[in-house]
Amino acid sequence: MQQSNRAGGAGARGRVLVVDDDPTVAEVVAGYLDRAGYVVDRADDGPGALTRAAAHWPDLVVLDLMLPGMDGLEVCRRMRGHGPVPVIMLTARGDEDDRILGLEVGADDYVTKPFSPRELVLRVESVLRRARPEAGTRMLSAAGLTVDPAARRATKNGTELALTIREFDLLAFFLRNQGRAYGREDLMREVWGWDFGDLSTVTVHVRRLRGKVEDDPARPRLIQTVWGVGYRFETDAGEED
Amino acid sequence: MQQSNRAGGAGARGRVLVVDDDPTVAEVVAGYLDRAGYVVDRADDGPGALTRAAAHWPDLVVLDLMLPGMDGLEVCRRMRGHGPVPVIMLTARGDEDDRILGLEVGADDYVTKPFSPRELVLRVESVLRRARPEAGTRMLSAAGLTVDPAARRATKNGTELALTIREFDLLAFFLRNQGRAYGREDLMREVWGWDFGDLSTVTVHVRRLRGKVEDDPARPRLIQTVWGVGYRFETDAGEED
DNA sequence: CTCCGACGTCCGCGTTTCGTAAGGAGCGAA
DNA sequence: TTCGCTCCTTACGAAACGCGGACGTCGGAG
Repeated sequence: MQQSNRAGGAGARGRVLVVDDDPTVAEVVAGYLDRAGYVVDRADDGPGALTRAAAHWPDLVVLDLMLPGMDGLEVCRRMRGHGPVPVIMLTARGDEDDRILGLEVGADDYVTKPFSPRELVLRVESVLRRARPEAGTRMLSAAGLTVDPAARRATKNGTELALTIREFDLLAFFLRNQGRAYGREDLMREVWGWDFGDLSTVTVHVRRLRGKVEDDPARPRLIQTVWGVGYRFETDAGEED
Repeated sequence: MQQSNRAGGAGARGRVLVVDDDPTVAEVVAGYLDRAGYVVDRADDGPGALTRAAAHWPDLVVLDLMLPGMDGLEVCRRMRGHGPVPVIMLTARGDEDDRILGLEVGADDYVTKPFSPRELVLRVESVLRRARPEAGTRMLSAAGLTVDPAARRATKNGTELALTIREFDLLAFFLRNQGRAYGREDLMREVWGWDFGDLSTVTVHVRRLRGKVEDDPARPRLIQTVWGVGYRFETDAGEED
């Protein structure tokens, strides 16, 4: 890797490819993004952009619409042909058509010239936040599992899990309260919101959840049974066979 | 209530902090801005500016680059340390370097001396307008969809969509809040503005919107159903069949 | 006035999910 | 080992849910 990585606490926030033929603009933008904690790559024309992208696939592209040789739209199109990548377009002020065209081609946002670098950085962060569910909202994660309460999605090693409501809530509760053992009554109260009911309901749902979450549902590692007590979500403390 | 607040019907259009060591300039600028309907705060040096800003955080700062004691750039930098605020720089004529420097620090615009107060006011309005894009007048897009809230137009892959009012608002809301799951009650509140009502209304409108927006309405990819919860607009980045 | 689009409501239908029951397996103690 | 209790697994009926189609109303355009 190259330079930067400011101590801002964010670490490497992502790789951004800046494509602009105006050295001044490129310099300013790159400087800003660098100071904001991004690893910045630069290109001054279409082919160059594609080459850089091939070498180091960026997390986001800041793309000037007016480019010598290859149109910015064309660059965007080709980039998209290689893989999904967020794009922010730099367009001339007041050129509504260009903006719409850019968005239709697949740009995720646009900034009109002249622009303030501050605004650009804000948009970069906004787009990245939107494109990467891993960051941003208060997400729960442990042992390859991720649970996004806002989006109501859960993944296991990157692949999405098809959980029902109860399963989702149950998993979310476990992730929020790791390492502690909970009786069936507790779970029934916390997850179901009931003060009484058939406790076997909990048992069955735990089993169903295990079937979707555990690598080997027959020998659960995440949702462990605490004999005579209930269950406990353990973030893979130690391996035992 | 404090001073000014012109009766122009617009009320307080925003608070502007004018920082200039030349009393004449400051007086003229402040006068014009006040007459334009802004609440104007003044400071004649860097520390003073920071103090005023701390007392009443401005919506915009008009900042002289040449300041006794603390450099205008430094003031801008420190201001930015406290929070994001648009800045218009006053620079000496023809000083290209200063302009670049100003932009690097994060100025949103610059005006070269000598300037006409009228122009400054115009720029203030322009920057403020630009700095508040979240107010709903910004273009939205995702997955080949384009929504222009200002023009009330929406396109899909370049072709215009014939959306009704409700459908448009619904789509706009989804585009503004991608990746999150919303219950029918939430949508009813956010899009319809109702606190109660038949939730099937939401269901039906989602279906109608799907019919116009989805490639295969029977198998929606954009507006996904979150079973038992509601709906979620997903950009669907990276998923292939 | 009539026609037409938009909107809200309602009603079946197919599907998914839930809760419960019942039998079998596992665990610990005597 | 055997016994007693707990947990697992499976199955199934019922309820909940979402979907599509259709209807009646309202208001604006012709």
